[in-house]
Amino acid sequence: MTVSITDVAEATGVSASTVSRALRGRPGVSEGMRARIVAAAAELGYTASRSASSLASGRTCTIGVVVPYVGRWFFGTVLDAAEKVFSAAGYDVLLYNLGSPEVRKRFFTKLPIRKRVDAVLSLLIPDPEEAAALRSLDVPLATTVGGARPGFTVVGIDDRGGAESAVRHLVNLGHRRVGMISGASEPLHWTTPLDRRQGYLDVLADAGIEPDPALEADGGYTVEGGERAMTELLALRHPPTAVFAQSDEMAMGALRALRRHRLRVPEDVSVVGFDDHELSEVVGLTTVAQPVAAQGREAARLLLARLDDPDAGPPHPVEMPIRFVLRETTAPPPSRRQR
Amino acid sequence: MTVSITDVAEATGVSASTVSRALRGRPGVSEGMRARIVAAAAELGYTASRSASSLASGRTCTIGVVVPYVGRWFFGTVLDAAEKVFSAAGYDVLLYNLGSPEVRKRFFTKLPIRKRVDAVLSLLIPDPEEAAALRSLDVPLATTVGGARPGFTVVGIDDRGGAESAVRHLVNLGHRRVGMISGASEPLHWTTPLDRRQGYLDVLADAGIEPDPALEADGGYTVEGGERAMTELLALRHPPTAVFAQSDEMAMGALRALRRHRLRVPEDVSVVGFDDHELSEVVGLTTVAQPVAAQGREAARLLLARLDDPDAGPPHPVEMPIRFVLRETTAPPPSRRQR
DNA sequence: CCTGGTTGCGCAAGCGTTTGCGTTCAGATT
DNA sequence: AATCTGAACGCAAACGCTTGCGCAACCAGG
Repeated sequence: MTVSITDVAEATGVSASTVSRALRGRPGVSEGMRARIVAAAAELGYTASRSASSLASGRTCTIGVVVPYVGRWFFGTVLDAAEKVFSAAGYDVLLYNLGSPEVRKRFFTKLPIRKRVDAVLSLLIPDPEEAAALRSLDVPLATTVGGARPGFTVVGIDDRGGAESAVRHLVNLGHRRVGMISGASEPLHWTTPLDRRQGYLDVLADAGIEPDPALEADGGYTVEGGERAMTELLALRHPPTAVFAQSDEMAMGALRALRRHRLRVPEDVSVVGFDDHELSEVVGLTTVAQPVAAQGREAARLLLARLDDPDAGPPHPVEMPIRFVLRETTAPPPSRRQR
Repeated sequence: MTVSITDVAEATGVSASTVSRALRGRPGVSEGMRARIVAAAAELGYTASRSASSLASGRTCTIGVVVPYVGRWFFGTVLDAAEKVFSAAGYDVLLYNLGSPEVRKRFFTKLPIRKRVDAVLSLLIPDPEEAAALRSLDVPLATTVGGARPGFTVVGIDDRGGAESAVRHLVNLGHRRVGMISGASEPLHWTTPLDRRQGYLDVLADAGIEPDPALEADGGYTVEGGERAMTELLALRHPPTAVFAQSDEMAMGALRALRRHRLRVPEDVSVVGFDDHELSEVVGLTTVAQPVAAQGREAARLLLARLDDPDAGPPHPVEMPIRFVLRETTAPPPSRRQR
């Protein structure tokens, strides 16, 4: 059937132990013998069975990555970058796509990942209970988004500062009524929307602008949600002259709503997003860029480092740089232009 | 340490065999005993070791998915949909991201996937050699893109027909000089660009328009590539009045180039894409929609079906429906409007 | 009461590696 | 020449589960 380690052992005239040691570069094998074994293995097309080897060694050479939604640009990009680091280091990636609440719940209660991985990279923020479940796996953990969790290596960005620079830009242009399209706020453990909102409020306070709750609309981090939220804002008696969308996807939805309402951007309304989605440049969206792929790479690297040195605890949170990107969806408010 | 099958066996006062049978719903266990075992397992938080069970049984309960680039919308979406089907059926997904040629080559020569998966879903088109490597794994295979391959379950779309409807739309509007931004053509085994090109040529021939090779530019399936390609086309003595981009990403790049050149869409130049990217609606791109997630789901389902019934060979290629989507980037050519 | 067929469960032999320990043997040390 | 020392390799015991087979105990039919 398939070729096993004893086949190559017989082909070389040595024991299976020696083959194992030779192929994995362990000491205790002479160079000559190692070469012969490697050659024989290649000739026979031998690949060690991962099941057997991980059963015997206790290591799985596999890393679990759990994500809320692979199809979304942000997660796809992080996953892409992280996978490259993992596979380059000889690890396989086991993907868990936890879109719906039911799937997510089932995952954390049944923990099918148990005994299957050497480490876990979570692209979703586990709530305290879920975090405890993951910790019970007793493997290094990391996450690239949102709040810190005990036991987790976390790499992220300064969400608050990013939001501040976005909103400050609008305020500096002269806008006084600046709306916000926020991300879903229900999962309380997910701090990104909160941090970005805080940045928004900070700048308003700083500029002496009274925050108006009516100017905040929820866009749920989707294009459609952003469109709905913008539509809500436009229906106000005093609609905003500028909006800060907490994600580029929502900003694009907002642009769409504005076009539908025959409003020009940025002449009538300014829009600024957050993330620097790959297509933001295409639509000329002013935004706050965060290094998405780099975060995935970094998180993966830190996880691998902890795997190499098991004594090392989770390092301090790593903060990646962000950058305000001025494009074409922001301008002074209409009132200011008329003067 | 971690709880093993013998622990729950002892806790229940039965043998490990019975525990195994009970937990996996196999016959030979009384209902009462099964209930007790299930309860004990839950209490102890027992999860069977996948390594051990797959070593013993030969089944891995894992499906390998190989993709060229997770971050790209199309693949991310297909992967997302497929993963949901697999995990619902109790399979784990092992992800292989084969972006660069080196990684890809290493993957197919070393085949780290060997002995690790029960089936493979390939979102990239393997060349004949790679296909042979995959077949040597001796597991069911499927692919969602491009040409048929012996041994593969394939689900796809009518690329040629889709391209025809896109180009026909342009011709019907009165365009005579219609350019094409094509996908990378180097990998010859990747038939999508060829098929879409053929559709383009078909319609031109049908309309009695002499195809002009200068009107074809390569955009490599990326936004930047599309922008470059459009720029090339605009540099021609007689630039096209309309372009058919073989993907929405490239179409968006084209839109960007046109904006840079201060050309209006669709007044000066019409653009039509292919795929119906999630953001195409946002930019109002006229395109040909294909059911991306549905293709992933369908391929996953067919693969699972073959897993249940190993005798069944690969089914006939499945063709999913496509749909022309008229939006706002197409209009009659300028010359025609002036009259 | 004896047979023949079920049903429910335990035994033990794998599945293909890894790895601690033991053995052999060549060369260096007294 | 006797002893010591590594280096190179083999032995065999895990690792935790699956599964064919065997063996009681039970039930129904003759």
